[in-house]
Amino acid sequence: MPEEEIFRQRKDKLMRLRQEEGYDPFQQDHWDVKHTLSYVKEHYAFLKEEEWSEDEIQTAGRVMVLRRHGKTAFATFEDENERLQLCFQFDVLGEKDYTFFKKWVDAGDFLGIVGVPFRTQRGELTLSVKKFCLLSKALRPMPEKWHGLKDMEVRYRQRYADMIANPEVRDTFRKRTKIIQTFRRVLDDHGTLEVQTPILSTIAGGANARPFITHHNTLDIDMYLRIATELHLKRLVVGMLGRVYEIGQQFRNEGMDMKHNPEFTSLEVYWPYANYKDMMDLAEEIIVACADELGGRVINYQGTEIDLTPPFRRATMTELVTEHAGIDFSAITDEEARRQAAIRGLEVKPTDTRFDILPVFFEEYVEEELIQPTFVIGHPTVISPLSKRNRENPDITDRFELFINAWEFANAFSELNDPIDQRERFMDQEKKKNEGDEESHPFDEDFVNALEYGLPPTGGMGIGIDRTVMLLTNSKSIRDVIIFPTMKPKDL
RNA sequence: GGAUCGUUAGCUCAACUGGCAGAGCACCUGACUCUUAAUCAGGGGGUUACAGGUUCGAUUCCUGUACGAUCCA
Repeated sequence: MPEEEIFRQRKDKLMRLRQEEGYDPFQQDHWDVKHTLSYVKEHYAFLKEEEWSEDEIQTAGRVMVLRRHGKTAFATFEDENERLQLCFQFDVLGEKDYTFFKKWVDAGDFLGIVGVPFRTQRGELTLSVKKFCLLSKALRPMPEKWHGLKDMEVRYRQRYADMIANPEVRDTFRKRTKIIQTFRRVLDDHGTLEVQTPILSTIAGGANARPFITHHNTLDIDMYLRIATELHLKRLVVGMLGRVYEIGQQFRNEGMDMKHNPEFTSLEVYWPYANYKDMMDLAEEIIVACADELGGRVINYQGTEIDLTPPFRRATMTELVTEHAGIDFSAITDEEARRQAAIRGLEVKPTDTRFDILPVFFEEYVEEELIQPTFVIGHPTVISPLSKRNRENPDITDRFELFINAWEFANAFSELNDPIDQRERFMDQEKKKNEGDEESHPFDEDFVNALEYGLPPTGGMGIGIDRTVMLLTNSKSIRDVIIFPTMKPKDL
């Protein structure tokens, strides 16, 4: 049947319901839900076959499946958390109500229910319906009851249908919220203030990425959606707000795949008087808290066992490249580094130093090996424009990236607070921009100005929330943990 | 951006080598007072993603487009 026809049939039925019964399901506006279905499942589990309770339960939910047998009918009934069977009987409801039910209630409809718990001959806990109220009608058919909704495109585009058909999807998003709540709890316990900085701004800084551009009509200027919260949050530390964090969406105008959505969610946190090592402890604390919340530190992600028990391994980028690529960058000249890269077919410019090439080797040979949690430290200064230099070796920075399952989970450093150095690094980035690097960091004069007022020594960190949720909910694609993922419009 | 695969009824899927486009669920009508993928009887439902091409004939073969999935950059 073409969808339009089935839809028209349901609309006709609605009209007849209004005319013949004088009842409009869309005018119902309140129902006292005194008990959830979970409550009933929990409190009446003791009932034996054919045993009846005397209690009256008042609840509400959606009819998922109807099984009618003349003067008795069973419904699979579902609320947000649980499924329970309903039993409608002629003898219990009386002729008028039973006929109304039989004639007008369809799968997909919302019902308010007053009923008595009992267990059927076949052993299923059931509510015998004494009264019901048709609270709302479904005009479109429910997705197939047995196979459900599998088409990924429909599931992402019409998440509501996905959630009706696949209740476990609701679990994933509840876990997502639980993870974010856990992030907040740990940060709040450490006296960190949650703040909101602009999503819309005139400079998109704090990371190396292409921004989305939009336009402000009144001011007649182009504006950008933020790619990070870093520079705003550090301004707040200059302003002596103390420990601050922000959890929110970032926007990067880049490719989309299993791990990247143009809009994603991250945490950024900044602590004055702290360094990147303090951020390591915090990262471990947050991740372990989330794992504990969701049921354990040893997890299985798509068949790979990952142990999130701290402390996580700590290793320098140089060590890891030696380990996995067999080349020791601590004892190598720029020329030799370029030669080694060329041998392996890695793309390098003649001006690249060993510090430019080390991260290329890291990406090529090491990243994919970092399955168990690993803090990578010792990033070259040239790829860390906002990070403080290491005191002993100014060519590297006091920074770490945390890798789990070969994904970059967190990025943190002792923040660069030397305004003179910061200005020079921005100028370096400008130079890269002029050489055609579209992801180079824009020069943010006001940020340098803020640093000139004095930023205390500060530890800062960003953690990818979507990836954390993917890992802890065993989700294969970022689209499974973003409730309405970005989709290309389908021209109709 | 490249490669591969996919798109058939509302949903899940068939249709051999190019020969009348099918099933289950859902929907409509009827029967049925303990079913649970209820059952039984009957009925309606299709521009085979879109646009071209080859052919007597295209869901099937070819080209392009759109959207998606997977892998790679």
